[in-house]
Amino acid sequence: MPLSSPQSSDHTPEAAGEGAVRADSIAAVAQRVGVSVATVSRVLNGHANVRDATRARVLAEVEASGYRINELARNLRTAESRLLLTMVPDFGNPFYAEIVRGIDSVARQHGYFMLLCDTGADAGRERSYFDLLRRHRADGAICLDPATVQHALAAESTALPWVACCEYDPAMGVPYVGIDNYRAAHDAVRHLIARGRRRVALINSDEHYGYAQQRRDGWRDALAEAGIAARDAWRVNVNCLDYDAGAQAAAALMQLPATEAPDAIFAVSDTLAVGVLNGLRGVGRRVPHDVAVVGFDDLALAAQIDPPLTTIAQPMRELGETAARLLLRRFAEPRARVPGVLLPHRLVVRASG
Amino acid sequence: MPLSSPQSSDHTPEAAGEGAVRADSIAAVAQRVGVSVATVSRVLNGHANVRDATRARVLAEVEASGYRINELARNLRTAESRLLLTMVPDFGNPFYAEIVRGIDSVARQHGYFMLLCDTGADAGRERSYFDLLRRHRADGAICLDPATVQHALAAESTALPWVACCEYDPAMGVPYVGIDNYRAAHDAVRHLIARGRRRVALINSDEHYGYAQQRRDGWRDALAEAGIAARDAWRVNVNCLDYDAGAQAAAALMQLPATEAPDAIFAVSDTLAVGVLNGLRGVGRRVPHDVAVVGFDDLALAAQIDPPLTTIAQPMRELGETAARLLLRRFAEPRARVPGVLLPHRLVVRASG
DNA sequence: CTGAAAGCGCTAACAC
DNA sequence: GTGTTAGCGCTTTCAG
Repeated sequence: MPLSSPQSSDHTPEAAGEGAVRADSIAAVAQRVGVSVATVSRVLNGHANVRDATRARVLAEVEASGYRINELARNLRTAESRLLLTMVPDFGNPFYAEIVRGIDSVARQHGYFMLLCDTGADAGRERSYFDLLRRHRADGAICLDPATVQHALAAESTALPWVACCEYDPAMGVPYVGIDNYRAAHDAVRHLIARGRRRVALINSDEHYGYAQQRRDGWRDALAEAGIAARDAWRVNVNCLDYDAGAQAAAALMQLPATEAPDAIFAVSDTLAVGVLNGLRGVGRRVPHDVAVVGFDDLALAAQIDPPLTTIAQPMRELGETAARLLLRRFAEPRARVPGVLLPHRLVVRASG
Repeated sequence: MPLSSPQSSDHTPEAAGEGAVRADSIAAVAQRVGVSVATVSRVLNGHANVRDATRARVLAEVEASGYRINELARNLRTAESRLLLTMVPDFGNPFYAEIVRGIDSVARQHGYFMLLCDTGADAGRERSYFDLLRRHRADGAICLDPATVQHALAAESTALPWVACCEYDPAMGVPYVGIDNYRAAHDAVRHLIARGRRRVALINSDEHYGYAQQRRDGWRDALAEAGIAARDAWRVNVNCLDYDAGAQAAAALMQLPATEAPDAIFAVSDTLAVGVLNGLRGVGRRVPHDVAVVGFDDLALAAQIDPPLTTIAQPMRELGETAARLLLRRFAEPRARVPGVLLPHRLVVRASG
């Protein structure tokens, strides 16, 4: 028995020497078929001006040899990488994961792949990722990072092809897609008030995020419209959306004297809200009896926990898809007017509030 | 006022024409500095054999002009894409998300970026993604897909640089990292038995996954060792790890006649287990009083829900990191003996079981 | 319909 | 130390 023959005795070139021999080129294929590289290229790219018989011969050889085009060469030649850069603050968060899926699906539909980069919402890392555009490693970018870090990008390169998703600032002049965060927060708080709650706390994220500012305003105004002054003690900002942050914030809120302690908590993310439920449980408060809880996003998880979470649904998938389409459109018409797109949100009422 | 001057009056070439003018090349930089392209290239790549003064002049010009290397060209020349392909069945699952993070962090540390592809565990999509290696779009791949689909890859290309993560088959001859699923499941079930449970159900995923088979065996043997025959009625396979699947499976299990109905459920994923808790709640069973629940993975979520989930912890981050390192090592020494790495798991006991 | 040839922008011999 | 030059493998005029 020979030294090594892990493969079957199949004798096509593909099976024979994969990985061992130097990858063959379009030139080699052309030579074997007896045509020029131009013809092979035309066949490979589906150009019409090739005689059927010729095309068939080329295709047969490609099939037989298992030849695969070298996209490194194609990319240099065509000056495009066919990669879309997606910058997210934290793709561990299911919210972003779902958006990323939306992006990925339309990207792929259009022949692009996705370069996913987790920036940790850090401006430095964001900058260095963004540089991938200038280095021609990606044809365009979708940024989900905080508005404050987007401003830095906008300042230095409003001309590079990128779009903002979820986080945006219309004044930046960059195409964006998101929701009306002010209204959404307003709806959530008004709902709590309608249910008789008066002392509505807000667990908000870092206000580097534009959405955090908008939701804070929506919360404040909804309270004001009910004749309630939003107290500072009711507002806590966390710098991370994970469960523990929510749990701790809720526990802290419950330290307030009985007359001021919130009878409702609006958390700007379902992950936070899940933590809130846990934190409240920890200090012996019942939900919704003692305090109502409303989250944001409507993650799949929201319906599973006890009690099921009242929340503001965002069309996550569509947000991602729209962002990708916006970017693709920007490729097609670089100087078209850049639209800002706002997608609808929806209050989903469940047992928690 | 001129037609358009969105930028400040800063007059560096960068600010002046970004996106409008043709990107400048190494040749242009060389010409401006008055050296050859080779020298610029050497400086850019940190080669030692350049006089300090020359290096400084080049660097100054690069800085001033905002020149960025064209990696498309570099990649063609060096015949590497510096991209790592990561194929996951579902990155919406927090389990995979965390692993992907591990991969990403070591990849980046080594100058690689990550091409993330969600295969949906579909063999066809997997194949087409895998083809990215042959097209030189990625230098290597990490596969988290089911063992059955990995077999297809292994058959056609054991020589291509890829590694298996979480899912693996030592017989494939492909480097892998994972945990000992048999032991882990065995530990989980033994724990339930030690707590007095006798009728332990298993909610397992699709047995295309090697881990599903291994965990099923661990479950079966642990029961057998306690003198309990694993009944078919106690075992349900789901083809998706989301919450609802767990909820439905649990509800179905509880339809069994009282004498056979499980007094414990071992679910092979925390997401499933969260659903199980919800499903049990739906049919009025209390956890752990009526039925104990053990999950798998130890997602952050496991500690947050009510009751907190007993589960088998996997070192998710390390799994990803190790996979990436394995792949990187394979680049360095293509013909080195390929190790299979098993990382430790751990039973985390909480209130659910 | 097909072929010849000119690069895309970079790296790496190889000279000097 | 530095420059010259030959490609990497492909797409795309431009001829015919």
